[in-house]
Amino acid sequence: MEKRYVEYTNMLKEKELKSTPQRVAMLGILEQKGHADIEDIYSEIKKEFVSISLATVYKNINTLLEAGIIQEIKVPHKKSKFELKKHKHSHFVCEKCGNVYDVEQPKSIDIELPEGFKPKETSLMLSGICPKCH
Amino acid sequence: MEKRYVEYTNMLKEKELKSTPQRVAMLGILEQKGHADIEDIYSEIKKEFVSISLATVYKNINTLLEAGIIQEIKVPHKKSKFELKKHKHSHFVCEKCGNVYDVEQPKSIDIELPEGFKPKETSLMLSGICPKCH
DNA sequence: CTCTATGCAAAAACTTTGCAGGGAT
DNA sequence: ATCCCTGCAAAGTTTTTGCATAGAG
Repeated sequence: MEKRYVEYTNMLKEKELKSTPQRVAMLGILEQKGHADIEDIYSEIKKEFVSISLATVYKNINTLLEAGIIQEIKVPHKKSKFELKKHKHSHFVCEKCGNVYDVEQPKSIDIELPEGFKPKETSLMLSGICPKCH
Repeated sequence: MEKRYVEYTNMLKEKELKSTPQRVAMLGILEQKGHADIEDIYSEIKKEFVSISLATVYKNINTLLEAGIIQEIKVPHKKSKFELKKHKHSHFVCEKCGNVYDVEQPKSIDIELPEGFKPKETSLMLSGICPKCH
């Protein structure tokens, strides 16, 4: 049994979703990898559920997105990645290796918007070189 | 002849790309619309070039991206949009109507990164309600 | 027991590729 | 005249859908 099986089950139940082994495994993979695309998840989960369908992965990703349990990260020039939704944070994507890192939210952003724009969310994507690729 | 025909031709020539009517039209559409996805561009350009191929639109988008003449904007939950590359700016996407607006860059962002991260670019995406949808 | 989720297969949607003819330089 | 670009058709990739069965609550 997954270390965090109960936790994932509760996350799902809170949103009135059924806790299936496939969904729990997907959440486990996302937790462990941090950021993963569809292909990452599919190839990883097949190790445990040999006959899982790619359609199931897609359906569950969409279900989990709608439930707000996970979120999508759109990175320029690459495929979307997904991550567990957790405390608000920003992202740093490495130009060399393509890895995405979570970084702390900025303490403040000094920006002037035209009249009438009411921002609710800000999402900041930094790109550059990560420590490994130095 | 397009108002900015010469300008677009020069932009293309600087990158050693041929200035074709289709490319000029695509740049004109991007300038006029501000932000457009593949489908927007294709349906718009077909008014002028009835027999243009969708493949040509894709090829040119990729060519223009590689040349750095345009850039891609990845918006959560929707298809990628494209825009002419111009002075650095941020984006505001309206949760209601889905429109993307250009807004001024923040004057400053106060953020602390872990040791070893060297950011080169920052891209900020705001989301909320735009003036029209109020 | 009921109703949702899964797996499979097929379809739909999206994007790229190869090639022959046309057009820009 | 050369080489790039276009349009078309086909192939490749990604994502969604429909349906029968399995499994969660």
